[in-house]
Amino acid sequence: MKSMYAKVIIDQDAKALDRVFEYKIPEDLNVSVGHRVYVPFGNRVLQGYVIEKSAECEYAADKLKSIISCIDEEAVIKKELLSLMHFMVTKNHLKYSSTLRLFLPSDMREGRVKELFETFYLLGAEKDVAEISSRAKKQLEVALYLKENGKTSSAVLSEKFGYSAVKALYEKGLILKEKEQVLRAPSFTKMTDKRVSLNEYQQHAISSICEDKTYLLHGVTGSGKTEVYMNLIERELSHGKNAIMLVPEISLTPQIMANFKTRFGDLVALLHSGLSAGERYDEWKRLFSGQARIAIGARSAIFAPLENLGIIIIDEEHEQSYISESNPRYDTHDVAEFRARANVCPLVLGSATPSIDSYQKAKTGEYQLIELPVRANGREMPVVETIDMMNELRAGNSGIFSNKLLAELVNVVNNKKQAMIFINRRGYSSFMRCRDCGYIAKCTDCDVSLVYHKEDNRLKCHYCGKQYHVLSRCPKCKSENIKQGAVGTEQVANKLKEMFPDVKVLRMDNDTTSTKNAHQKILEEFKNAKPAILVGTQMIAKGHDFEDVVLVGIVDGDQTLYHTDYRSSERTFQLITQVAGRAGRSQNEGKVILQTYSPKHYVYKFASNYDYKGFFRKEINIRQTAQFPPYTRIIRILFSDINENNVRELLKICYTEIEKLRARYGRDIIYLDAMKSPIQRVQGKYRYQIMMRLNLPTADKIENESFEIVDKASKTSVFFEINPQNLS
DNA sequence: AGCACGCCGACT
DNA sequence: GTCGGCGTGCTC
Repeated sequence: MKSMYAKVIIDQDAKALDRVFEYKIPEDLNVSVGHRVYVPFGNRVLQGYVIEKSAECEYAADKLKSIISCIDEEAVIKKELLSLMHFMVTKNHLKYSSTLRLFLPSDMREGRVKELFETFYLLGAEKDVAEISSRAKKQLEVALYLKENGKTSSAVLSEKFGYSAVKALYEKGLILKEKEQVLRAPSFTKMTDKRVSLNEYQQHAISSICEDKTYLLHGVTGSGKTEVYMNLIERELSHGKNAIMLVPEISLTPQIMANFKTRFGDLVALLHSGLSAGERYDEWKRLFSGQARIAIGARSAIFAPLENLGIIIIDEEHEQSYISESNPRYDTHDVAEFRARANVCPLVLGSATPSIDSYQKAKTGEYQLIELPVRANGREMPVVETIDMMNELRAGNSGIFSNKLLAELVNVVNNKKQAMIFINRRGYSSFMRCRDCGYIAKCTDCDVSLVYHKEDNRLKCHYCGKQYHVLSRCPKCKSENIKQGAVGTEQVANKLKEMFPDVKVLRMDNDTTSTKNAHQKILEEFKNAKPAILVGTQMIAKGHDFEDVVLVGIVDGDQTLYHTDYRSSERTFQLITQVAGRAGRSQNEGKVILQTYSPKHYVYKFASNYDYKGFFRKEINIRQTAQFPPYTRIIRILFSDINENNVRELLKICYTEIEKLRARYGRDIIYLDAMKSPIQRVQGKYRYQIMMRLNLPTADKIENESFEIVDKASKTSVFFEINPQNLS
């Protein structure tokens, strides 16, 4: 018999080991592609994944060792996911091993699988009930209970009747014991499934979404996208297919999960960060075995071990959290696209404020655009009133709140209603603004705001690294009242408590929600207090429906706007639209007060009119003239090492090589430079980077060539980021 | 990652 | 003489 060989990826996180190693397959071992195996490696035994089997081997046959054994009965990585691995590794320049890990729950690695067994009791033959002694009242109760409810876990029985009664029954042989593996599926309170009738737009969306392509579902806030998703999933299930639905972590509220659980019951597996490792493993297993057929979860749920997918849905597709920024860096859109095509099924991207990228693809025909232009409940969007904070300043109000917002707050309090105050305080990088004329310090080359760096008291551009002196005088109006400004949630909440001592003022941000159920508790508390004011960051922007919220205040709308990023306008628009959508959810009229120092900025004009299309047209023009994505591609190559000289050396070598590409590609390389990373040291590692901006037609080629250069030069791993979200 | 091999300094 | 420092290279 001819011997078989296996190509194996070793499960070790080192660049030097991240390649294929070949092994002989022992004749008596039933190994298939996707199996996890133990292999001899050097003088130890390591875990690996079989990614290919063949009759030939490339390495010297006499030097090959044999696979020791399989770790699991079955091949745990299905063929489709293996091809996805290849796709991701080449597209995003990732390591095989870390990519494979995305496909398995962490509990499964290193033999850490701990399955949970529980003891169950069930009734023996019927006649036995009669044999219970008439004195044993408790035992009879147990028997009757079992007759009524069938098999019951030991824990439940003991709780109800006491363990001794149960034990006595068992010892008399009147009931039977059974050990069964239980899956720790997170429990949910069932709700009544209210099926609502669909409007014509929703119906049209459902019937249109049926082909093997990508659909962009653009529906205004409250247009009933979730109902569309549920119907689509239901339809695919009835065709015997499975489904994946992704939602941003932040909107994985118990409500949404309960909604799906209620409609689809145990066919749903939920994957989110709130699960323990054990629960996660169990949900994974239910999907793997086919017990569950719908995977719902945050980003990583896109790797759900489901075959035969009938639909993939990404809700709130514009959310940043779909782009992984650590370890294996990838964009969920790409992964979803790959899986949808591999399964020949539709991919639905849903949003009220689609990313500029996606909408552009819809415009050019790459995606099919489907619109839900009206709210499902027929209500209008709340009115947005823009307040010019410069005017407030001139009128002598230098506080956080405009007079208008204060007046509205008083109104809310008097009427015993609720208000939300939104503050955008992402990151600590702050920009410089003239308090007198509103001037913002920007990079002369890149048209993004400069970031103030305290360490060296300089202003820096995060795109080109250019440095500027800190301004002491506004270049536009010569005022000396120019400083970097940022208001925090804590500050605002304290101010409000001071002003409204009798009103419940709650704060929700990263600091107040660090403990496990804090999030839920704050929302619960808010829900039950009237009047009440909730102050918060992004967290309060989505998903929550509070009937009595009649006022939304956006305290400093500019903070994202000048967030030193070519996408900052886009983000600001998205955020304002979402926050505004929190007001006036029910019978109550809603109102939104938007405070800004730059009221003439186009973002506010379009956002306050809920004019997505107008905003898109303006924004896409700017991207084109300023040569930013989607018209170009930005690549950031990040080098980091404990030893600063090593990184600098490596950076220099790579940079000189990459620079040579200019000779061949000329102006297709719009921008190229090497610099210190804006945040120079993270966890003791020095960070340096190469930034490049490329014209699209040759971007793939240049990217690959750069990757090869870097790969050859470096023995430690280097991160490649495409159109990075944040440049710290 | 881990482990062996190997070529230079100060030590029972 | 030899113990041990960690640079370099290899693992199918």
